[in-house]
Amino acid sequence: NVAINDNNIIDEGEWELPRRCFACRFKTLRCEYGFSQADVGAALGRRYGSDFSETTISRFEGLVLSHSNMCKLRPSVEQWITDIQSAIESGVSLDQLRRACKNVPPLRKRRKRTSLDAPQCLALDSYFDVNQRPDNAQMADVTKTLDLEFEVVRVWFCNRRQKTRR
DNA sequence: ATGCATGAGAA
DNA sequence: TCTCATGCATA
Repeated sequence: NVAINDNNIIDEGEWELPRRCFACRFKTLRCEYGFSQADVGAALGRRYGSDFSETTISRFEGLVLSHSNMCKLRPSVEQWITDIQSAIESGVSLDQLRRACKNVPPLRKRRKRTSLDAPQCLALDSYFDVNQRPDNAQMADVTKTLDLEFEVVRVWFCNRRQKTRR
């Protein structure tokens, strides 16, 4: 119960340390209590509004999210910790707490994941080093050179930029 | 844990 | 059309 509820100030300038501290403490507690990332994600939905996948909780712990996204999620995560701790204090068993009733969300139709081979990745990365936002003509060029679909190349650059911004 | 993908909303 | 939050699929 240590410093989990301290008031780390998350504002411009030095949010890197605070959010790292919180995320690390959260992960430690989650593991100590024996919850999986998916458990927490589902719990957030059942109790505080919107639920999340294992992916998002993983990224929260790993700080692989934007600053604003971290700030937005943090309150729910804090609340989850508080609730778990008070439940434990009032004698509820961990096993009982872990019981999840995840409601299966509707499947979005997804296009199959393209897996880029090593040469293609290298080529894309080196291109990115030179130009982070190629225009249509330039992307069409890359598309031909690497024998990929235009959409795959377009999305690749979007994701690559997003990664850079985190 | 992370790569490729979706979709709503900003520009 | 791009960004942003988010996740299924995969390594």
